[in-house]
Amino acid sequence: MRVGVGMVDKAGLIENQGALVDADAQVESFRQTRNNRRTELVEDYVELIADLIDHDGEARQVEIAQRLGVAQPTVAKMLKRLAADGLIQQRRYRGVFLTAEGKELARHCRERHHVVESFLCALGISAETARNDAEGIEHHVSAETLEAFRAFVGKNATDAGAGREPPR
Amino acid sequence: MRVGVGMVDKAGLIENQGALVDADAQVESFRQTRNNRRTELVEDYVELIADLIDHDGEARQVEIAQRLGVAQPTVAKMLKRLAADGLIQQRRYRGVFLTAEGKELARHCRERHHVVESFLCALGISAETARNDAEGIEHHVSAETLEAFRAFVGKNATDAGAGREPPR
DNA sequence: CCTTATTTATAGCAATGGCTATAATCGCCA
DNA sequence: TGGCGATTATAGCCATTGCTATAAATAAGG
Ligand SMILES: [Mn+2]
Ligand SMILES: [Mn+2]
Ligand SMILES: [Mn+2]
Ligand SMILES: [Mn+2]
Repeated sequence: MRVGVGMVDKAGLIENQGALVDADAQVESFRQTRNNRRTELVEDYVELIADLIDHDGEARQVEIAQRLGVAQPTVAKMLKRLAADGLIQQRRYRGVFLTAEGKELARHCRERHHVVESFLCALGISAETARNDAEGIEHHVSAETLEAFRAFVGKNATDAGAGREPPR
Repeated sequence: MRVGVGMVDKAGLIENQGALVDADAQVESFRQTRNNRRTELVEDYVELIADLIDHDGEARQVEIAQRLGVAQPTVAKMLKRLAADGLIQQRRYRGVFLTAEGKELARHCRERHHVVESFLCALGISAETARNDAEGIEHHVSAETLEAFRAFVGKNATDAGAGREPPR
């Protein structure tokens, strides 16, 4: 909030009659979006690993690759990065395990993902579309928006949503 | 919808007691999200160019770079790609112009962006957060979800949203 | 124990999206 | 009509995220 709309530029003309958004505000939106983009893959990996461990007792590269729809070396490379970032631990030929930090990130992402998907369902969107769109949308939902989604799901107890967690 | 939940795997054990989503469905979600990621930058550029042309009569690299918060050579490279893709026309040292295809994409993106932002505002989210989150969310909103958002905004005429287009 | 199928690791390539530093070009004003 | 400031182009670097092809390691059955 520094420059504001309707200022006088260096040529002495009034700007923004056409209602262009404030430049500083816009740059902040784009920056936030670029930031989210940088972390979304990591979030999906960690969430998926947690799901696989909960379900199968282990998370193997081949299974991760199959679920993501990418090749195994792609997964191998990313797992190295996750390990370097302290989110997972790799035991060679024995699967992948989450560190405490990884578990915490997974918990957070899974919860957020679930709220977003439930929210879309509560809006009346089909289960399939809700599933597909939530996979992308989740990474761009701020804390404030997440709370609004949660409140909406709570109010509209129609709730055709996929319930992974109990309603607590 | 091919394999389904609760199948018997090669070891003869019942899978998916933990309610893991169907693998084919999940891979489709991830694929759609990766696809959206590949096009979102292009969408933001084209939308921004349209806004600048409407507002200033021209779209220059320096202005695009400033609004996106990136360096000018980054913009120069992307504009080459947009030109190669037939979305814009570059007149050297005279700014960027949209082709018919570019105009159509810009119209679509701008409309979708506006619906998403208005929707978030209608949910009671602050204008600033709505602006920031919409910038990322818009690219992952399918046609079905967009219609649901539009319907919700229509119903809740509270509408504290930023109105670029007339309500038609 | 040894072989073999499965799994993982590695090498090398390409596209995308950033950056800095610097050169080239243009428009405009003195 | 120069010349100068602003704009654009280009070169070269890096990180990320994907791929294929191939090598190496492991677990497990015979
Ligand atoms: Mn997720
Ligand atoms: Mn996701
Ligand atoms: Mn946009
Ligand atoms: Mn955007």
